Amino acid sequence: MERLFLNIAISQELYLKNPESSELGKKIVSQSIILIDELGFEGFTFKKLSKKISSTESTVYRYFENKHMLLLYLTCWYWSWVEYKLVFGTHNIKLPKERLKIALDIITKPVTEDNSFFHINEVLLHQIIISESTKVIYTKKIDSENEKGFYTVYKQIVNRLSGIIKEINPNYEYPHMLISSTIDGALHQRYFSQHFPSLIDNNKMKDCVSSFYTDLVFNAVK
Amino acid sequence: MERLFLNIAISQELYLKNPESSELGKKIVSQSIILIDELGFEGFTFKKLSKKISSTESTVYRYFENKHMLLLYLTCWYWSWVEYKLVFGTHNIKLPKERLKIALDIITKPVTEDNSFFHINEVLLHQIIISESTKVIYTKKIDSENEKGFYTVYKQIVNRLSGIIKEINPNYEYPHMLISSTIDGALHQRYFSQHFPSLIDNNKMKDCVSSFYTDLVFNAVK
DNA sequence: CTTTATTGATAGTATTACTACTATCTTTGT
DNA sequence: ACAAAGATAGTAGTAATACTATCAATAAAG
Repeated sequence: MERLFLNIAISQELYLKNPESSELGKKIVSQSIILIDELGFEGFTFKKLSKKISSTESTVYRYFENKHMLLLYLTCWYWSWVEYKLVFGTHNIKLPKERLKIALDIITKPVTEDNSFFHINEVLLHQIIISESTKVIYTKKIDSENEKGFYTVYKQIVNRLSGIIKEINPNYEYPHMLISSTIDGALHQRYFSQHFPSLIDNNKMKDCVSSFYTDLVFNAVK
Repeated sequence: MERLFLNIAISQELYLKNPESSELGKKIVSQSIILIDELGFEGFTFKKLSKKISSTESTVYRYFENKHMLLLYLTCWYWSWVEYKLVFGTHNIKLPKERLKIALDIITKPVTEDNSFFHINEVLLHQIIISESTKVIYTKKIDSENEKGFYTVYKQIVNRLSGIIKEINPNYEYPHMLISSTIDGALHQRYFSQHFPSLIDNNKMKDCVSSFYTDLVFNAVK
């Protein structure tokens, strides 16, 4: 993947001041990923972050309204990045089944390489999406934030993959639910594999999360 | 369902003083369900709860270490209740496919009736499990709490249903993952149906969450 | 009738989340 | 060359949260 092609645009309403616009802003984002991963979202505070980046709390507050908005920013960045990988990866592939397979790999396989685009560690960010991103969705703010379009990219991904499924089998009744439950389920199962190994049907030969969902989706669509 | 048969036992480590042991304790539990549903877990505090039950903060703290433990208590109660419904509902059913269908209905269908066992409103509790229960799992405390056995009932449910799947098809590779992703996915899809309706493939004729997962599971197991 | 358990009232602490104000540095117009 | 305007960073404070501790009042149990 070439840096040239990657242009991740994030809604301006997610931040007070664009963290991409200054070195300090980039540091806020990159170090917050490390710190959230280390402490968990509950233990993470702007005070601790500002200490880590040798700045002050109020400076961080100039970029993000609060830590919830920062996590939402990271989440949106992640899904934009996944959307980019989907567009790039399935481009020019004729057979819809082949395209579906590639797309499923992208959304279910673990992120192991940090391509070091910009300042964001994608491996750690993926870990945060696994462990913390539900906290962004499961809030009383969900409806107003949905109206503001913060979940547009996520929905776009679901619609993109649903489209492939409809190509394969136009009669399948639940394309959207199948995809969204696969995307979220894959993250959830990764968390389970880290903390409830007894609930994972491990097969040493292959990545079980990915092969479970591939099997599941292709069987459902038939 | 008869009250006689229902005996929900909750680990003693979940509370400081058993809320079942006093009227005040029961009030703490029943009113906390109403308040958490109303304010969301983030907005819920012991101060607000104590006001609601005309008591004091310190009294509530005598029953539960903190609000996290209270939510964990409610979660464990819920899964024990589901486990009970599973045992009761699948009892004496010979055909494994039939048993699976019944079990799937229990874990995927909405809870619409409050049977008024005890003091707990099951409809509201189900709503809390949908909207708030991920916050119990996605914590840095997960491993130590898992060691203490707080998730035993949940795992037992997964194992129970995996067992049925193995009866139907002993060669199916992912029984545990199929079940846990169905249980959690059904809750997740219910939340989506409330907040992201565009991602739900609605069919006015039937409950789509339930029929989606029934279709999915039976197709996977074949 | 006294011991014990339970609850209530009050106060206090540390941390968190956030705001208002001040200081400094840079840019720009004349 | 220099003051006004604007952007940015830092200091200090407040209100709420999440607890803890102490002690008095009351009720139940032996």
